[in-house]
Amino acid sequence: MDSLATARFRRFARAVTAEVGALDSSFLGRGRPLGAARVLNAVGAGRTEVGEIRAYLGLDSGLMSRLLRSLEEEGLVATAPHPADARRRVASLTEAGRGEFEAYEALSDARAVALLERASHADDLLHAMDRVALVLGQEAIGIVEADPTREPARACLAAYYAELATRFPGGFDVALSFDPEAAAMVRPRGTFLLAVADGLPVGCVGLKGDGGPVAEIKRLWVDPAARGLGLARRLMRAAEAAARDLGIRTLRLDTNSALPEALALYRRSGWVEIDRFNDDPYPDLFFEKTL
Amino acid sequence: MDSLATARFRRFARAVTAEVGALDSSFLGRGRPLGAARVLNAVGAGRTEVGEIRAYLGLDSGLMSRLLRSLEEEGLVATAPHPADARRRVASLTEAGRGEFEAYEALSDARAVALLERASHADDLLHAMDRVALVLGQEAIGIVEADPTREPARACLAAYYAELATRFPGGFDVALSFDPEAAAMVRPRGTFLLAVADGLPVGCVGLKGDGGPVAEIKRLWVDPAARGLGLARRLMRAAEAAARDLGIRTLRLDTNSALPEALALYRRSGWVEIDRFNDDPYPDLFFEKTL
DNA sequence: CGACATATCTGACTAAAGTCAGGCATCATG
DNA sequence: CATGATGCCTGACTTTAGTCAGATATGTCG
Repeated sequence: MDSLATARFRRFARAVTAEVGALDSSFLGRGRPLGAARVLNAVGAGRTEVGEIRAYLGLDSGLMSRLLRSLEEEGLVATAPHPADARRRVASLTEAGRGEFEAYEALSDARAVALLERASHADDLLHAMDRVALVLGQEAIGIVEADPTREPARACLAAYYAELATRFPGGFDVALSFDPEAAAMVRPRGTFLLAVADGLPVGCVGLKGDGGPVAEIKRLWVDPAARGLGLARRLMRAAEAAARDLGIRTLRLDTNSALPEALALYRRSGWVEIDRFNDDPYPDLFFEKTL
Repeated sequence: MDSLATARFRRFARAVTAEVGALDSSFLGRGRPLGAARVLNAVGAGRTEVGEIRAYLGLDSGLMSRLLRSLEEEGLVATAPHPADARRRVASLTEAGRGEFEAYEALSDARAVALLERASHADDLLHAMDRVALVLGQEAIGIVEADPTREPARACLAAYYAELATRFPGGFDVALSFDPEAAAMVRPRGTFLLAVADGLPVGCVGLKGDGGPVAEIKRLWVDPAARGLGLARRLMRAAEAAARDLGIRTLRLDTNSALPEALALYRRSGWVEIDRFNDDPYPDLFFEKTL
C-alpha cells in the first residue's frame, strides 16, 4: 500500500465529508436535534424494533429511550410491546410522523438533486458512486426472490438486454430471442432472483422450469458497478440451491462467446459444454450441470 | 432528475457516512475532543490564520477561541499576531504539536490502508473515488508551475508515457522520442504547469521554448479520473498565457491521430494544422497557433 | 416455581458543542 | 485624530450527546 493510495483515499474522504456534513445540517432545519431526526428516519425506513434501531444507530439504551420519548411527545411515533415478546417494543410512525419523515426524505432528495445537477457528468459520477458504495458495502448485498414481470426485476432485465445489444456483434432484439414466459420463472416451476444492495437491484438470474427435472438458467446479469465482487457466482449458487429445492436434477443454459466472463464462470463452477439444445438465434455455446 | 438517481446517490451517502464516522471516532482516541483535534489538524494542514480556520470548520468565534486556548494550554500550538495586521492572529504548531499532528495523520493513513486492504479491487475502487472527489471538488483544482524534473511533475509524465504506450498502436518509448531537455521547460525559456487537486497532481502541460518567439506545447495530459471537466482546456489556456508572458508569439505542437480528444480540443481552440516540423517518429499531425 | 437473562426505562450525572452579548485592541478613512 | 469597522477574546449561558447505576417488567429454562 503506497502513500499515493492513502493520499488519494484521503482526498476522497475530504471531498465527501463536506457533502455528508451538509446533509446532516440540512436535517437540523426541522426544529429537532439530529439524534431524534435519525431515530425518526430509522423508524420511517422500516426499522421498527427499538433494539434494532439502537444497534443501527449505535446509541446507548438510555439515550435511545429518551429520544423515543421525545418523538412520542411530539406525536410523531407510537410504541407498543412486541406481540411475541413483551420485553421488546416496536415503534411506528403516526400520521404526523409519516409527514415529518417524508419532509426529511424530501430534504435528502433535494440535496441529491442539487449535487447531481451541479456535477457536469452526472451519470458518470453516479457510476463511480455506485462502484464506491458497492465495494464498500459488498457484504450487505443480499439475494432475494422477485417477480420477473414487476418493477425492480424489469429494470434489471432491461439493463441486461441493453448490454447484450452493445456486446453482440449484430446487436440483440428480445423479440427474436426465446423470451421465456414469466410463469416459467415463478414458483413452483422456476424462480427469479435479484441481488439487492441497499434497496436497489444490482444483478439478477432466472431459473426457467417446466415442472420436470430439467430446468434452464436464464438472464444472468450483474450491474457493471458491482462486477468483480463475486456476485455472479453468488447468484448462480443461489439459483442452483433454488433448483435443488424445486426437485430439479439437471440444469442447462445457453450463452454466447461474446460474453467471456460468463463462460469463464460456468467452466470454473462445474458446467460442461453440450450440444445445441434449442433454435434461439443468439446463443452459440450450450452448457449443462448435474445437481 | 429521476428518483433512481437520487436513490443511487443516497445509497452512496449511506455507504460513505459509515466510513467517515469511523474516521471521526478514531480521532477521539487521543484524549481530546473532536473540535480541538479538528483545529489542530487544520493548523497542521497549513491553515494558519485563525479566521481562515474558523471559516473552514464553520465555528463560532467564541468556540474557536476556546479551542485554540485549550490547544495552547496543552502546549501544542502557539499563536502570534499577524505581522501585517495585529488584529488577526496566526497559529502554528509547536514541536509537541507537530508530533500530535503526525499521530493524527498516522491514524488517517491507517484507516485508509485498512479500508483499501479490505476492498477487493483497490485500484478500481480508488479510480472511482478519484472520480467522485474530482467531480465534487472540481472548482478546487488549481494550476501551478512546477519543476518538470521533480516529483509531482515526474509522476504525471510517467503516467502520460504509460498512457501513450497503451494508445499508440506500436507502443511508445520515451527514449526514441524527442524528450525536451528540462531547461527548455523552465523559466525563462519555457514553463511546466501542473493541475493540482487537493495536493495531488491530476494533469500537466509543458511549454518548451528556446528564448526565441516560437515555442512548443508538450506533454499535455489529464488524469482519466479528471477528464470531462474542461481541465485540458484550462491547462492549454494557462500555457498560452504563460507563453504570452514570456514574449512568445507563435506556438506549435505535434500530436498523434490516436488521440482524438486532444485533436478535437486543438481544432476547437484556434489551432491550425501545419506541415511536419520535426523528425520525431511518433507524431503524425502538427499544429500552430499565433498568439 | 425460582434463578437468571433480557429489554427497556428512569434519574442523576458529565462532557462537548454551540450561542450570545459585550469588551478590547487594532485598522482604515475622512 | 475621531469614528466606525474588524478580528479576536471572555463570561455566562443553553442544548445535545453520552454515560452509568439501578428499577421494572418480561421471558427462558431447569
